[in-house]
Amino acid sequence: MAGVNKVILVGNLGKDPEVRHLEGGVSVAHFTLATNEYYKDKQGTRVERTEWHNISAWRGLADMADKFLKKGQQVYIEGKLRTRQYQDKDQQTRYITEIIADEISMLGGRPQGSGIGAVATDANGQAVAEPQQTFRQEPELDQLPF
Amino acid sequence: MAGVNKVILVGNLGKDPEVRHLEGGVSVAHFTLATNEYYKDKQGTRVERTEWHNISAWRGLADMADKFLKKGQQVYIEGKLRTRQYQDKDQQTRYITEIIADEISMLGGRPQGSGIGAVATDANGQAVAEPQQTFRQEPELDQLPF
Amino acid sequence: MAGVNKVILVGNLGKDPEVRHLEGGVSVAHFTLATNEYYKDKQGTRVERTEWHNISAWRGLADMADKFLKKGQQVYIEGKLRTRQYQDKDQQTRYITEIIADEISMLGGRPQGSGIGAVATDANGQAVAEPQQTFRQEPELDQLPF
Amino acid sequence: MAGVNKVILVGNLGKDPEVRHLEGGVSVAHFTLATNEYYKDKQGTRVERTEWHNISAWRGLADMADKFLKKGQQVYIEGKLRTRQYQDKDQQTRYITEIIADEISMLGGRPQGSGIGAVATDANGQAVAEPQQTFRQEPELDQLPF
DNA sequence: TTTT
DNA sequence: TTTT
Repeated sequence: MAGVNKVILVGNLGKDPEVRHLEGGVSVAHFTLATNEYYKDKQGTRVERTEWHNISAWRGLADMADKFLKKGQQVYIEGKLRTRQYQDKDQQTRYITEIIADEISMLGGRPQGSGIGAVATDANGQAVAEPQQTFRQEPELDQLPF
Repeated sequence: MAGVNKVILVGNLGKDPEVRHLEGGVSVAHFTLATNEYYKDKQGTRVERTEWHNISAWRGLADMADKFLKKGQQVYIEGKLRTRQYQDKDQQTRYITEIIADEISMLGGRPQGSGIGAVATDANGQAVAEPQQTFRQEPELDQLPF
Repeated sequence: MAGVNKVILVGNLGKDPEVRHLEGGVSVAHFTLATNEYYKDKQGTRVERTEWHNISAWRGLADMADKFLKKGQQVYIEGKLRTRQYQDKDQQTRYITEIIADEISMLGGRPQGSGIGAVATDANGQAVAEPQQTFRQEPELDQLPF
Repeated sequence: MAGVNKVILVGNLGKDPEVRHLEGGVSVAHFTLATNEYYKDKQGTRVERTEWHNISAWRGLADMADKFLKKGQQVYIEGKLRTRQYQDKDQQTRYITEIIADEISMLGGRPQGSGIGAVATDANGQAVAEPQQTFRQEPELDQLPF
C-alpha cells in the first residue's frame, strides 16, 4: 500500500555534523536540528519552545553535510521519519526517531553588505560552498521503488 | 527564530484511536499510523518496509478522531514533531517522538458504484461522516496544548 | 540561490491522462486534478469549492500514469510549480501554470470486503496495478543538481 | 471529498508587497517570489532556472507582509493554489494562478556579528520585526476571503 | 522582478 | 546543543 512519510524542517544545527564511514564505503552524517516556535501563553507572555530533531544523511548527502554544514547554520531539510531500536548500556531496548534527509538546502547565506566575492569564504578565509546551495540524495540502486 | 516543523503522512491506522479526557475538558486522542514503502533490494526482490508513527490529536480534532477514525482506515495527516520524555516503570527517563496532528483527512471512502446516498453508512448501517472529510485543529487562544 | 518549490495535492483525476510521445523517446502525460475544500459561509451554509490543477508527468512517470491512472481516481501527487507561456490561436502570449509531478501515489484502492485477491482487477476483470502503488520520477541525467 | 492543496516555497521577493484595502476593511497584499534551481545540462554546464510565483496574502497576513517584507528578502511560504479568471483589456478571459499564503516565515535574518540588540533595526534605524519571525493566517469565521 |  |  502506497504511503507518504515526509518531513519538512527549517531550523538551525545544534552542532557540527559527525560523519562516520561504514564498511563498503558508505558514509553517514548525524547532527541535531533545532526548530523554534513562539506563542503567547494565557497571560499574554511570549514563550519560546524549541524542538530538537535527530537528522541523519547518507552517502553523498553525508559528504556534503560534512563539508558544508556547521553548528548554528540555518537549513531547510526534507526527509522521512524512521524509528530504530538499539540496546543501551544496560542492554535495554531503546527507540530513537530520526529524520533521514533526502534534501538539504542552505538558507540565509552571505550576510548583506559583506562583499561581492564570487566565492564565499568562512571566518578563516577558507572557500566554502556557494551560499544557499541545495543537495539531494539520489535514490540508491538497492532502494529503488519497485 | 522562525522555524518550520512539518510532517505529512498518508497511511493506515494500526488501531482505533484511544481518547482520554483531561481535566479542564481537554480531550486527547492517540493512535498509531503505518506508512508503507516498497523498494527492490540488490537481488531485485521486492521488499516492503512499514514505519509506525505515534499520532496524537487534541481537543476538537481528538473528538473527530474518536468519532470517525477506525483501525485500518487510510488517512492524510499533517502535523508537527514533538519528542517528550517520560519515566518508565523502572524510573528511567525515556523519550517518545509523536506527531501532533493539525489536520486529518479521510481518504478512499465510499467505493465507486456503491450508491449515491448523501449520508454514508458503515457495515452496521450506522450513519458515518461523509467520506473523505477533512478536519482541522484551529489554533487555540493560548496555544498551550501540552 | 537555493530555493524550494514544492506542491502536495490529494485529489481526483478529472479525466484519463493524455500521453504524447515526443521525439527522442520522451513521453509526457497530462491530466487535470480536482481538489475539493468545504467551508461554512456567513449564513452557516456548507459550501464546496473545487480547484482544478494541470498536472504533467514525464518519462517513466508518464508511462505509469498512462497505464494505471483513470478518470475519477484519487491520488497523492508531489511535484513543483512551473508556469510556461504559449501562443494562443490569435498569436497572443498566454500563460499556464502546471504541476510537474515527481511522485504519484494511488490512494483508496480496493474497497473493504471486496475479497483478498493478490492481484486487483478492474471492472472488466483486467489485472491492474496493486492498489495504492507509488511511482517516482528519478532525476534525469541532464537535470542532476550540481 | 477531502482534498489537499498545499504549496511550500522558499524564495526571494521580486518586489515589495503591494497592499490594497478592500471595502469592509479587508486588506490584501500581492508580491512575486522567485525560486531558483540549478542543474547541469548534458554538456555539464551549470544552468540556473528561476520560477516566478504570484503570492497573495489576506487580512492580518497582508498587514504583516506590508510591514515587514521587502524586495529581495528570503522567505518560507506555505499556502494553497488558486486559479482565478479575469478580463484583460481586450475583454478576453484570462487565467492567473496564485498561491494564497497561510503562513510566511522570514529566513536568514540579521547577519552574524552585526550586534546583539534585542530589537532589530533597519538601514534607517527604524525598529523592525524580530528577524526570522513567522506569521500565520488564522482561519476566518466565514472563510470567504475572495 | 529576486538571490547566489 | 541552535537561532532571534
